[in-house]
Parts: sequence; C-alpha cells; structure tokens
Amino acid sequence: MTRTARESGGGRGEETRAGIIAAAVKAFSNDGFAGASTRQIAALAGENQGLITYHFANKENLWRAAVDSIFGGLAGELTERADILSDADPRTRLRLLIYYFVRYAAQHPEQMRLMVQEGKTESPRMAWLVDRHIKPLYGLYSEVVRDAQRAGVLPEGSVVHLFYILIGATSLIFTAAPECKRLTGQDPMQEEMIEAHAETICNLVLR
Amino acid sequence: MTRTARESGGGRGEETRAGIIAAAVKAFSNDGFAGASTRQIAALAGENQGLITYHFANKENLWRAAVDSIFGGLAGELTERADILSDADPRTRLRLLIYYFVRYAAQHPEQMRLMVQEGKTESPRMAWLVDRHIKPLYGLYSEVVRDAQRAGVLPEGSVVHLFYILIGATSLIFTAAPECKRLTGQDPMQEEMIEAHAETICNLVLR
DNA sequence: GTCTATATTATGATAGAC
DNA sequence: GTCTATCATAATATAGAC
Repeated sequence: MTRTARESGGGRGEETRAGIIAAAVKAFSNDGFAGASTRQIAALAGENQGLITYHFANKENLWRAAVDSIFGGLAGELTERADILSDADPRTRLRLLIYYFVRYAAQHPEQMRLMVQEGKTESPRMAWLVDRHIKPLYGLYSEVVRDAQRAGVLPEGSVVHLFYILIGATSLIFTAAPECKRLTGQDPMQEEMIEAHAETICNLVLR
Repeated sequence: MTRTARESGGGRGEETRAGIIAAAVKAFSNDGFAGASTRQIAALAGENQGLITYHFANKENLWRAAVDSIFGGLAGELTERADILSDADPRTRLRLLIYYFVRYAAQHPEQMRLMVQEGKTESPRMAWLVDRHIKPLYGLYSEVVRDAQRAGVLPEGSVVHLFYILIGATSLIFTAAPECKRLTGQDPMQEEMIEAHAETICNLVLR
C-alpha cells in the first residue's frame, strides 16, 4: 500500500511536511511572500529544497499551507471560549475575552504579521486569505461586539472600526516586539508585560 | 562650478533623486526591504536602474533615504500641533490630538507599514530606524500621555502599553486598507470613515 | 547625470538518480 | 520520499561610454 504526499497521518513524510510548514510560517510572516525564499525556508526546516516541490508543488501552495496552519483552529477556539463565558455578566465576559485576545496575540505574533503583510496590497493571495480565514473571524467578532454594545459595555459605533481598533490595540506591541524591546528596554513577550497590556486595554476601554 | 549628487537644491539630478525616493517609499513599505527590488523601484520612478547606484550607492542607502523621507518632519509637526493645543483643556486637547493622529495615519499608511515591516526582526536597519526616528516620537508621545494621565483623562498605566495601544488602534485599519475593503466592503480611506474612526476611538478611550 | 552592458549571485522550478 | 544537479530568470552591483 503506497502513501501519497497529500495523505495525512503519522508517516515520515508528514513530519517533513510539517517541519517545512513551520519554517514557512516564520519566513512568510517575517519577510512576506516576495521576501521569503524557498531555499531559506528549506534551510530553516533543515530539509532539502527539492522536498518543497515534492510536498507543495510551488511557493504559492506552500504559502497557503502556512496560512492554514497559522489560522488553524482559531475560529473554533474563539467560539468555544465565547460559549464558556456566555454565563458571565457582559462586562466580565468582555474583560476575559480581551485577556484571551491579548494572550493569543502574544503567543501567535505571526498571525498579525501575516495579516499586515498581505492586507497592504490587493492580490489574489489577499483575497484568498480574507475569504477563507478573516471573514469567519470577523463574523464571530461582530457578535461579541454587538452583545457588548447591547449591554452598554462598549459604546455605539460600527463594528468595522471597533474590529480594527481592538485588533490593533491588542496586537501591535507583540507584532513589533523586537522594536519595542529596543525602544523601551522592555520585552513585551514577558508574562508580566502581557498581563499589563491586557490590563491597560481593559482600563482604557471598559466602562 | 560642478554640482555633486549630495548637493541639495533645484538641480535636475535632485528631481530624479526625489522621484526615486518616492518610489522607494512605496516599494519598501509594501514589500519590505528584502521583497522590494531596485529594478522595480527604478521602473516605478520611470528612471534608469543605474541612477540608483549613482544617487544612493546601494539598496541599504536608498532604504535609509526613503525612511528619512517618510518620517520627515513628523516630530516637528507633532510638537507644533501639541503646542498650539496647549491652551485647551486636557480632554479637548487629547481629543484633537487623536483626531490629528488618525488623519495622519490615514494620509501616511506607509509609515506604519514600514514600522511593522522592520520592527518584526532584530537587524541593523531596525536599530537605525528606532534610534533615529522612533525614539524622538516616543519621547513626545510620553509627554502627551503623562499630561493626560495627570489630568485624569487617561487611566494610569505605563506609557509603553498606551503607546502601542494608541498607535495600533489608530493605524491598523489604514495599514490594512485593501484588506478592510474586501472584508467589509467599506473603504477606510474615505473622509467619512476617517472621521468615524477617530470618533470611535475617542468614545472608547476618553472619559 | 544619465544610460547600456555585464559580472555575479540568488531565486523558483524541473529532471532524474536513488 | 529524499536528494543532487541544473535550467532559466531575476536580483544587486559594477564598469565605462556618452
């Protein structure tokens, strides 16, 4: 029984595939699609360059696999998290969601990096990313925001603005973590800094 | 009397130089240092590729010139703006500064794009950018924030967090404008959207 | 100051041995 | 599935004519 490249499971090839994807995530989120090279990605993964062609056929496909990996189960995780907190009063609920958001942004800076990388220009890749991954997130987010608005925990205002305000506020410090470290001497990836960031946002936003 | 490339003034070469810088600003902020190519920049400027070498010697120098051009007189403009508003009461002052910030972010999306591009990784370019341009801005910003905190218009909290929160909140929607347009159908670069964004931030933040 | 031509290296993709 | 070798192209940078 022969195995194909697309087949999932514990095969040796799947490990290689996963390693390449992990390297691609770093490369693409740091340098963008044009800036990252397949050779660099193969080297980072400790694999041969030819394996990228074998597992992904071309750079574009590798990028898609990397993006799928980055956004992975986020939508699911978020729904779950929001459901768990559905009993809490609206203010506490939003507060805990913000803490969750901030912690997530700190643990996955690649996600924001990639969103900014690709969101700057119109392109087929951007369209794919938005339709496949961002729209579902936006939908979930809209519900949370509207609930909070109805409960008077967030001021009125169209969801678009609140979406980008909240994402920007929670993520930028981690997206630009090395810059922040050089600018202020403080490392935003430290536990206390992550906590303090969430706390500051809550103090600023929640009434 | 011969003119050198470095000499400023109305010479023909200065126009060329300026055109190349303008093209470089777009290219570097969109594709990053690695992603942008000198050929692409020359083509965008409608100039010959050899002229980049003549005016800037190499890619790195061109990047520096582009960054200097982007950050240009921002620090000066900001100080001026803050001074003009020094008579207003603290709440109104911060409100007007936020409106100014948001409008500036909308008119200069390249600035944020470049900050994110370079802030992601430790590099000599990042160090240069932070030391030369971001630190002065951070200093100015710190004063404004501390004044607002003393007046009770902003909650307590260390300036680092408030810095990245405010910059992220004001800028991301414009940084990722094409993405926003595809996601929501609304173009954040429209006047009404810019106004609404500033308004939403003020409602959210000011007490 | 501007342009063409080119040296040199890096890139994405392919072919084929193992 | 993995690897080496290689092709075709695009990159930065240089040399030198005008």
